[in-house]
Amino acid sequence: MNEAASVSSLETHLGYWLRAVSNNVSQGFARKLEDEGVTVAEWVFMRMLFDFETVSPSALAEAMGMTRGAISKLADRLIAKDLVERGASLADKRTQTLALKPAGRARVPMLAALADRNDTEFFGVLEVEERGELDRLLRKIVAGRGLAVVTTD
Amino acid sequence: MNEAASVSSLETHLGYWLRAVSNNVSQGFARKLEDEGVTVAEWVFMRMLFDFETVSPSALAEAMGMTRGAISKLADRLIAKDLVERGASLADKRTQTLALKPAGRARVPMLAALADRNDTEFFGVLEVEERGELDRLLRKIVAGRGLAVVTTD
DNA sequence: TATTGTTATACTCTATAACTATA
DNA sequence: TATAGTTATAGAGTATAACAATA
Repeated sequence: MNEAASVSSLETHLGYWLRAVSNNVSQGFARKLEDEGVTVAEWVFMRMLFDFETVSPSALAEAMGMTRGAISKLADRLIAKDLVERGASLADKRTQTLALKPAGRARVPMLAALADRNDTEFFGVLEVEERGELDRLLRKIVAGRGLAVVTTD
Repeated sequence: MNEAASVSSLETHLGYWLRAVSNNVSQGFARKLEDEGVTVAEWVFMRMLFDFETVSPSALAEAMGMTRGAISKLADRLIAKDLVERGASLADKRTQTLALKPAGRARVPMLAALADRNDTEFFGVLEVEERGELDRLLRKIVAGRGLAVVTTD
């Protein structure tokens, strides 16, 4: 038991390696999306709307693990790009709806293809079984700790 | 081959799960460090100096995968907290040195203990062998893709 | 009163590039 | 010229909290 052993190095932490890989994957993806004029958060936002058809800002905030304020700003940007539109809810006038506009919906398949390409590029160094194992381990952590998924940075 | 299959969902990407876990680990760690008055980047900065004794800003930028401008601002903050000090290099007057002050050095073991605790907390849901496997897979990606490590966000 | 959504403020990190001093 | 470091600017996230309208 020596003194040096009490000060663990950066490399001994899984969080360190996780951050290193995650940041690089996200930055690489952000760079690819840049050519399409959207950020990673905007991609997640649009992909969510693609499934939900219509959704309230607070529900989307919950699903994306972001605050309502952040969703509001994100929506402003996407509306300015003419990809998304706000609507009114009939039942509760406090509630609003967010939906993809046709131009936004048309962009999703291309963005999904970019996401596929990015994943292949970064995790292609792993064998197929290793990718499956990494997927399993990450999902186990998410499930075990009850994490909010679809965070964006 | 149907149309829906061409628009892959968020969950099919390893990058999505990686981001979800990494963001939660980093945010949890940031919250712990907050009580100690330092950010994750400041912890990495200090832990690096703890090993290197003295280092130039540009060497640290390289090691941490940050720009020189970012290191400069980080150094300003740590100097304001009296944890780090700038010095002059004798050989080349352009080069400066960064070093931990005694107060900064004294903080590192406690911060390292926090990092240990954070890692245990987040990855404790995995079995020992699983943690080893995750470590191996992440290092394989870092090595295989020649990533800069010690990124901080 | 509580909730929905927006807005304001402040902070961290990123990226690019201009700028000064030195080599 | 090229390099080391600082500084400025702008953008994207985060978080908290104040605010208006509605329930």
